Amino acid sequence: MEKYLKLLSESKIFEGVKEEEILKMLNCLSFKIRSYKKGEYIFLIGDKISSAAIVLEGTVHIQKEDYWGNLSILNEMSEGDIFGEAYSASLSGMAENNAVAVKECVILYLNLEKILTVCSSLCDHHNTLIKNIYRTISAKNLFLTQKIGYLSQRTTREKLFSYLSDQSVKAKSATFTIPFNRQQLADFLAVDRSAMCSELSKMQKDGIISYSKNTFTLKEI
Amino acid sequence: MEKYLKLLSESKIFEGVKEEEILKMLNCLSFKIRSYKKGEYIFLIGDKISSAAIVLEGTVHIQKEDYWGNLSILNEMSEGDIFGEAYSASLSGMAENNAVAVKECVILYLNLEKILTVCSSLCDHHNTLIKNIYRTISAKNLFLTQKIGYLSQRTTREKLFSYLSDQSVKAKSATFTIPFNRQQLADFLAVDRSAMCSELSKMQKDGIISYSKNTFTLKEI
DNA sequence: AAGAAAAAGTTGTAAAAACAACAAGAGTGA
DNA sequence: TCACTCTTGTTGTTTTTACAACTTTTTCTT
Repeated sequence: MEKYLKLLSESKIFEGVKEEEILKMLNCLSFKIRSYKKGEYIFLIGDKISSAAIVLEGTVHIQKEDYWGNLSILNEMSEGDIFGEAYSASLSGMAENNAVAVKECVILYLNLEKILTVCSSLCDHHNTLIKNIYRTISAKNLFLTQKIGYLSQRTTREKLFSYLSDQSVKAKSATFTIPFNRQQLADFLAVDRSAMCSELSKMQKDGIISYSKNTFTLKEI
Repeated sequence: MEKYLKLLSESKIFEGVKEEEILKMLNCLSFKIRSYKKGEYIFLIGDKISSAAIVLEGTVHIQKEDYWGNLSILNEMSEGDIFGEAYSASLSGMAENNAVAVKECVILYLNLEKILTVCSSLCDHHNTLIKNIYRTISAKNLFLTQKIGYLSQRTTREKLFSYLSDQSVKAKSATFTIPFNRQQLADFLAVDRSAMCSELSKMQKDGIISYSKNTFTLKEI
């Protein structure tokens, strides 16, 4: 427990709340902490979800496999991100995607409905928590909308370019590192890996970008 | 003002709050109501967004045009939906997409930060409001994730089929009506309209679906 | 350090999409 | 009702992608 308190205090959810306060708050909320091994499923499509999951450590992919086995990574959650919160608030309450630990993960489960019911000013920092959760979910919204922007591009080159441009802007540098390997990037952009690789080569040949491994540089045109 | 109170009481945001309470609450919050004509821009990329917008009447498209003029409808907001809330909570606070009224619209602006700061139990229904907002944003999240599921499909047929399947499930019927015309559906699914039309024809020929105008029926296989 | 395994890159081909240009139909207003 | 506009559907061509099969490079393991 103690070893996770530091993690919690560093997470976006508990930003601005001191460790001793977090402990008090957790006691007034339903919570559970569990760790997962690399590759392990956190939940599966159809699972009943009653609480939100917060990534304390590691990385989680929200993904879906279609009938023919094509994998789509719908979203990547990393430290401080909330996932599954939408299912717990939905009518059916059932997961519509799989959540998989892509590396060793530590997940905190919280009953958000309980959090949102402000408990007679029992904890001073309840408000902070609500604001933090709101910001996190909003940020996720923004991310999803951005991703839709990439996927809405017609060609692989346009998809790559819009994604890489955004990463460059986010890094405030023409050179930046992305958190995906080639297969993951292809899944994220919903294109074929080998086709994407060859498109990357072409873009490099055309002098639009240069790259090595996961580090890319956008060129002036 | 009075004419909007009924709208507000019917909105998802104020669900469970009586009209007289809403009036009280609005007084303790910053708010603004404005209407827009069909085709009018509600905000543009780069605009500074300080409050969340709630659709009281009409429909809004969140969209983006790329360098070459391709339009992408990233999201459709209808009555009760919140939009722009992510920008107001983000660092830059600037809109990253355009918001356009696709029909006559009435928009309520609320300062969400103010809402989330629970005001010394001044209004009893503040909690209800917070929960409603959370549910709305979560639902939006779910919608965005679903859309990413459609866009992640490789072929136009798969995109159409995954979208139509979901609509069928949502309508709890093999026959259902979609809220898009062909051009809007094509923009939504990020495909070429004419190519999509011909794919729809093929799917009908293949006996997978049948349709007339915006009403579709999924066939047993 | 060697061998195995995983990831990345390459190429050719068949399939699919974008694009363009046009035809047909539905809806609207004078 | 006629002309005009908007929407939908059709077809052929060009471009792009998926797919498959393979090579090269990198990373991991013992």
